[in-house]
Amino acid sequence: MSLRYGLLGLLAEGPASGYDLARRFEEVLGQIWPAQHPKIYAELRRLADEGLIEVDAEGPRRRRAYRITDAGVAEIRHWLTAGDVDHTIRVQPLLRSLFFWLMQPDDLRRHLDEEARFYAESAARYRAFAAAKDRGDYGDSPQVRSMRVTVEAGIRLYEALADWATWAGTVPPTGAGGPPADADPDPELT
Amino acid sequence: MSLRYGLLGLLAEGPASGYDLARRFEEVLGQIWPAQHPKIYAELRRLADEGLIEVDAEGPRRRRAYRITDAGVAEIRHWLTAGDVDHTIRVQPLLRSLFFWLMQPDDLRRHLDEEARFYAESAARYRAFAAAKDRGDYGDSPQVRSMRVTVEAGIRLYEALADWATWAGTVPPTGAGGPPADADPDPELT
DNA sequence: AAGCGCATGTAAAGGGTTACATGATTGC
DNA sequence: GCAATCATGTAACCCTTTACATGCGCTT
Repeated sequence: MSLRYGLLGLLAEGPASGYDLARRFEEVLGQIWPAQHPKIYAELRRLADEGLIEVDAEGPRRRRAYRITDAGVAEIRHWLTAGDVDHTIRVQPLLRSLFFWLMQPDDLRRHLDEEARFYAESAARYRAFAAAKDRGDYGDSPQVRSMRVTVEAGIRLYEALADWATWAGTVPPTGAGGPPADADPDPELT
Repeated sequence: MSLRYGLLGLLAEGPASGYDLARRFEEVLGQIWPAQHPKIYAELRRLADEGLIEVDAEGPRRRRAYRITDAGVAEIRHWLTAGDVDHTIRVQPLLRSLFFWLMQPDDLRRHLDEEARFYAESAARYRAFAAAKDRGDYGDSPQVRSMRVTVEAGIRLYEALADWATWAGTVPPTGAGGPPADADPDPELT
C-alpha cells in the first residue's frame, strides 16, 4: 500500500512517466523500497482512475507522463500526517541471525565478514551521496533536503548493521557448543 | 520465502505446534518478521508434504505438534550457508521521510517526536531483553546465544532510528521553504 | 539494417494479510 | 453452563515479483 504513496510523492516533485519513476525508485530507493515496473504501471493506472494523477503529456515511444492532481497532493499529505506508520522492519539478515547456532563456526565467520563488508559499502555509498548533497551538487530545494534526511537514515542504519555484523563476529563461540569450541555438524536435535 | 525457514529454524529448537510457532513469532519476531497464523498453518502443511517436518504428537484440542526431520535440518543449514541473503530494508518510515517536504512544519515535528519516542521505546524493550539474557535468565544454550545476537541487532537498529528521528527534528527548516521558514500549505507544484 | 535502450504492457505465481468460521478444553 | 483461551482452518484479497512479449526511435 506504500508504493502508491511513493509514486504520488515522486510525482509531487514534477511530472514523470512510469519509466522515469521506475528509474528513480531504482536509484534512490533501491534497497529501501524496491519497485518493479509492472507494479508501477498498474498502480499508475489505478491512480489515474481515481483522479489522483492525470496524463501530463504523451511522448515519443508511447511514453506517457503523468502529473499529480490537487486531489493527489491532498491524498499524500493526508497519508503523511494521518496515515498509520508501519514500523515493521523485516530485515532478513536478522531472521537468519536467530539461527546462527545451526551454522558451523567457519561458515558463520565467513557469512558475518561478507555481511559486514556489504553494509560498510552501502553506508559508504550513502555517505558519498550525502556529501554530494551537502556540497550543493543537487541544489537546495525542499525535496533535496528531505532526500538528505532519508539518506542520513540509510547511512545510520547501514553503519549500525555493519557494526553489528563485526561485533557478532567477535562475540564468544557464536556457532556451536560452549567452552570446547564444538564444530559438530549435527548437534543434538530432534 | 523466509517464513518457511523461520519455521524450520524454530522447529530445530524442538517440536512445536502452529499455535506455539505463531506465539513465538509474535514475541520474538513481532517487529522483525511478523507472521499470521493462516500462513503458518499453510506453510507447515507444505513442509510436512515435503518431508522437512513431521507430526510429533497430537494433543488435546486438535493440537498437532511438528518435529523437524533430518532433511529439514539439512534444508535450513543449506539456506543459512548457501542461500541468498536478501538485503532489502523496506522501512516505511524511510519512504515517508523522502516526502517530508510536503508536510507542514508542525505536523512534521509532531511526527518526528512520535517516531523518536517509538524507536527509543523499542530499543529499551530489546535492551531489557538483552539484559535478562546476559543475567542468565534464559540459560546459555547456543539458541539463546544466537537470540542474543539478534536482539543486539534490534537494539542497534532501533537506537539508530531513534537518533535519526531526533536529529531530523533539529535539522534546519525541514518542512517547507528555505530562508523565510515558509509554512505555505500548498507550494508551487504541478 | 542491426542493435540498443526507451517504454509499456500481460500473465502467472508467490507471499502475506484480513475476515470469517469453528471446534475443543479449561476455569469459574 | 458460560466465558475465555487454545487451536486450526478456509476464502478472498492485496501486494509484489518473475517471465514473457512487444513496439518505437535513435545511433552506427
